[in-house]
Amino acid sequence: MTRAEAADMPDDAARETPDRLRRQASRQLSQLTARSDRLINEGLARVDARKWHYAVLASLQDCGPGSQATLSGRTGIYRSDMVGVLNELAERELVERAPDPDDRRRNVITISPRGRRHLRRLDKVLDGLHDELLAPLDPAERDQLMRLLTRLLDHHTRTS
Amino acid sequence: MTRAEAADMPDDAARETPDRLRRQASRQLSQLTARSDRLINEGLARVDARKWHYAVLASLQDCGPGSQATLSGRTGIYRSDMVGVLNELAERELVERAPDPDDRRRNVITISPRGRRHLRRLDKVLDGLHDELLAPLDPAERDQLMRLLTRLLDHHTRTS
DNA sequence: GAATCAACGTTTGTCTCACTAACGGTTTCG
DNA sequence: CGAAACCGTTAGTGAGACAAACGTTGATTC
Repeated sequence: MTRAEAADMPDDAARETPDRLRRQASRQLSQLTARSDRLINEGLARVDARKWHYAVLASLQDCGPGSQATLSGRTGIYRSDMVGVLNELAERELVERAPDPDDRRRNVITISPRGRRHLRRLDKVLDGLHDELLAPLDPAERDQLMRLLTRLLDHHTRTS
Repeated sequence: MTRAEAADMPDDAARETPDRLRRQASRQLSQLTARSDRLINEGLARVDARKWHYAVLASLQDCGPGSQATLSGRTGIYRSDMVGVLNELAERELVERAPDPDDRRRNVITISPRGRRHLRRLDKVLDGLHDELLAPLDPAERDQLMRLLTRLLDHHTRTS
């Protein structure tokens, strides 16, 4: 499109995001995830937490104690980054990090009673935040969305 | 869950991502977007491009030339980051950046013939990549997904 | 039983993305 | 004319995803 052709375009068309971009699945995903991440991060920050905290605590509660490598596998956090997350959780006394007597390479991470209380709180906070995130969708649609996302994610983790 | 309770858990349960995490919409979104971004970035890198290049070129092609601020609005790229993107595009001679005679604060960005050719190529590449991204879904499901994502995104951009 | 190899936790560093703050130059408005 | 708003640009922040390498420790193999 030349300058001259563009001249008789309505001002709106010149300022809005073109359809070509709005039709890209990858773009919609990125943008929505950016919003979602911000919403979740801000919500969790209000209770002095971050989303990795929740992932680790939930994994400990549901699957029991484990080494840092195990937790890394369960949560998807890289083992390089797990160090910092566990430092934060240990500072707040939500988990305990103790050397494994059976394998001195490992640490055994255990959730503390305080960690369990915190997890219950985070569960409530996250429920509220997800309700905000998915506000425009009714329950059936939320389910549908989760199904589609999960299928895509599973496909790409198997095919990794 | 105490250490003792966890002891009689099957090894699988101790290693897999717990349901509690897999049910989080925000988490599925993040993870899928990470995969998607990597897929797209790698695919575009093979033709010496990045996704912002596509966004800018497509916006120029579909809505005509504009200032950097206009492009920023159309593409969602921050004006701080737009500078670098336009430098890369100008280096490759895909766009032209000229001072606006009517308003000396502005630059007018125009797509070049070469940019138009490049855009056509990127369109094909991106079509292929999206096909890979959405491989497990049939056309109706892809449509359904886009509809849901768009509704959520629209809601959160209006309510911003 | 010594040598090799793998796993673990840790440190360091890279790259991208979204976003803020501040600057000098320019236009617009009161 | 002066203040406010806008433009492009620079610099920097914080998070997320990831790679490389190191010392320690365990398992395997000759």
